[in-house]
Amino acid sequence: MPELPEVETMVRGVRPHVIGRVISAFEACPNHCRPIMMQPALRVQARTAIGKRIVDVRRRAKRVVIDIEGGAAFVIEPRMTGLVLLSDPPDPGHLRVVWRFDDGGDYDALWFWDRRGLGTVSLLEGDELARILGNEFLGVDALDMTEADWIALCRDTSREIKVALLDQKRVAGIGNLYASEILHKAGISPRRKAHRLTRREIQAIATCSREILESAILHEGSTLSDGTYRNALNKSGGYQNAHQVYAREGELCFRCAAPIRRIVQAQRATFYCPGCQRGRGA
DNA sequence: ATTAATGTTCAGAA
DNA sequence: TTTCTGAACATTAA
Repeated sequence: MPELPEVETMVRGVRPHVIGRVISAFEACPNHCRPIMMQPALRVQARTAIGKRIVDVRRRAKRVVIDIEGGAAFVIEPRMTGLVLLSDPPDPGHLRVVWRFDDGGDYDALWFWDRRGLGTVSLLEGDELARILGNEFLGVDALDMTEADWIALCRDTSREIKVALLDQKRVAGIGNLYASEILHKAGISPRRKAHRLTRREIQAIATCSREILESAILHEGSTLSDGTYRNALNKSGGYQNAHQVYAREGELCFRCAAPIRRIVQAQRATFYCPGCQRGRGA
């Protein structure tokens, strides 16, 4: 599930408790769950991290990056159902990876939990680390986008704006849920072609993107009805209560009272209000 | 039994 | 070259 606000919440929850800690052990599949998708060499490579100190925990797009002494870093991609936890997993059967700490801090381990098992963990360094986190695969972070970046994004593609917002090379961090919410707040139909948007409409997307994502971070992300997403201490987020369109098909728009519609774009559900989101498909 | 799910990536076709 | 479609990864809940 995690998109930018959920991953940012994971990082903020974990950061103060693991920075400075020494990794005393690293185990993949500690509960004999199905193997996590990871580089085959990770188990071996991870031995090089034992005894090293964690120097930073940060977010790059929808990934959690754990920097360790010497320049290497664990890169965690939660994908659909991955969680980064300090304690209290939703269940013990889906714990995939554990970093143990033996230095007497407030938590004695960091866990990667993943119900569906689509998430990945890798240990990278040097050019490879820079490449995976660099602009070859990931564009400018959604919270760092300038107006010029947004204009370039829209000008350079004929795709529908909702689909363009999901292209991590064009803007990094926005996922399926927040794309729908951003376009609703901006009052723009998800079916509009990106390169046909006016300057004013692009400015609206820029402003609303920042407002939605920052508000979602303040509410510690969205926990949908399946309850999967939790913060580092297994607590639900709160932003789902602020959703205007996502998963509200048939319910009435809070802004104009028209019924919310669900369509499919690029094989993914899009929710929007035909009453107050202007353009093709409205 | 069928469908859909917050993500990513690849192959192949248009 | 860009865009689109379908499938794949693996699991669960409605």
